[in-house]
Amino acid sequence: MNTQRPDARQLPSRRIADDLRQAIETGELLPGARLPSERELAGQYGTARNTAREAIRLLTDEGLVIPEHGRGVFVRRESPLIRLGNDRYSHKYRESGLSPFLLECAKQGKTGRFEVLSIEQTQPSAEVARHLRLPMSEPSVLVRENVFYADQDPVHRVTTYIPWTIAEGTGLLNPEVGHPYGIHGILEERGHTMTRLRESVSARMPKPDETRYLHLPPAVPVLDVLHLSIDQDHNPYELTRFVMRADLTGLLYDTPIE
Amino acid sequence: MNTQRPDARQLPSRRIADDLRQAIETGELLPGARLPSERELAGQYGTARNTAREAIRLLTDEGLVIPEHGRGVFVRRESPLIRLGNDRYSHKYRESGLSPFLLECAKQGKTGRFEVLSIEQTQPSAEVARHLRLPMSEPSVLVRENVFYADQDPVHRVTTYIPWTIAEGTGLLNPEVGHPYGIHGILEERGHTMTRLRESVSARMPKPDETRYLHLPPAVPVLDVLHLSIDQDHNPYELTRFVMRADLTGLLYDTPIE
DNA sequence: CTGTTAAAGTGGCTCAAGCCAGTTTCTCTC
DNA sequence: GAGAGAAACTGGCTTGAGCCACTTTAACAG
Repeated sequence: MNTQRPDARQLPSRRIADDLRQAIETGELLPGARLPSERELAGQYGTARNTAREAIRLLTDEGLVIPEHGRGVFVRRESPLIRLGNDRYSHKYRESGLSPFLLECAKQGKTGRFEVLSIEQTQPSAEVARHLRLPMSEPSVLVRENVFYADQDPVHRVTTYIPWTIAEGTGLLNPEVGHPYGIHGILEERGHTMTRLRESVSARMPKPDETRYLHLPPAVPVLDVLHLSIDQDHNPYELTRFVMRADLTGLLYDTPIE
Repeated sequence: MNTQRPDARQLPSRRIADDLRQAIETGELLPGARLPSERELAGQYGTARNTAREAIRLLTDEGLVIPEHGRGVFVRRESPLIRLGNDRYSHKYRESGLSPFLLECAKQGKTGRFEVLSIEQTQPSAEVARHLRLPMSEPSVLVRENVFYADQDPVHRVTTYIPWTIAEGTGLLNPEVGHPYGIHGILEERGHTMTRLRESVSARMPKPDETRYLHLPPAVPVLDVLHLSIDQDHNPYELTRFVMRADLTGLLYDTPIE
């Protein structure tokens, strides 16, 4: 009758969850629609309220549904992803004056902006030092922390590490970079032109502080991207970590085969 | 006293969860260690067992901890990621005879292998047809479905779509491809050499059937990668969807700036 | 008509109890 | 000593009850 555990279907909470999931997948419950209340479900299925609640928790953990305190439980609506492409560092955007992030936001009908959270000079972690190949003699870096918004939603938390030997005396300590081509414009003037990028991509559940920073609803993972800029001499000179909420943003890579 | 909701700290379940989380983060509870049982926690904190249970659920949803029926709740151990690089299609691996996936597995001390789930000729979805730019006249594709394992764990579910006009008469309907360079070796003989790839990357919680396929523990997201192969004439000729469990695998992109 | 207030509805969290289903350990039997 | 079985643990799930915080609605007072 059932291919897996024969009783899984018969558990009251699973049964309620399965019924609701099916209603959502068939379109009987459209995105944004309100589910029956916990008390209603309990009544309909003849279970305790806690059991109906457990069913809703299952759907919440799957990301199908989102409860709102005092209002009800609603079918989650999926919004199109803002895709950050590897061409975001390409020179072709320099004419337009718009960053790829802002372009993508505009394409989705959203307003993009970003805020500088902090700028400081500090000792890097071992991981950062390793990626930037920092000598032990002067392992100091400039760290800039930004948050990117799409409309009101914070979607990326971005931390950039630049060796202090490169950042020193460039004005990168100021929130306003003051260069038409941004940070990478300044780094170019310092003799580092990006010729390659190396990015490692992971996905995971957010840590509690990331849930706060990014105002994350339940069951939304984050993309964790470690970006490394390589210059014309094949040396890494800039490291950035992107933590991106995965229900609103994604990545796009368009590259030649070598 | 508290920067966020002033009562969050005082909720018994949060308090237990916070204490346990701290014990994990400080190393007091090492990876693999067993947490106190639900009944013990309830006793220690003077709460109902359900409340201790709720605390453990919070940690489970964060991916910090994994309950095992009848045995206990254990601090999750993180294993190093098997990173699938964009160079996996590079010619440089043809000499070795080993695929990049197997190489990466070996690097982590694991044994990689894959199984063919199904091969069929069918009508593609609108999305697949759009990516492959299939004309409406003959929108038929070959679909191959594979599962990749690292040791005993299924880590990738891979679905490949090839226009039937290209796949016809190539032996790609057989599980055994019979070409030293695999599927892409055959496609090259048919006149399609990969010169670019375009991959869009998303992360999300798994659907129930993916949880089964990939034997996913709770709170593990999946990476959802849509790969498109572009040939020497700038035409797409092969589409592959990777669904990868994100706690064991990741992605790596090393590309020039154009 | 307008603004305030109360009521009714919602999810959030907890309690105390019970039964079930796995796993481990110990004990008894042969 | 080896094997079978019971006991004692573990988490999984449910019950039915209660109180709280938040939101919407309806009634009321001005």
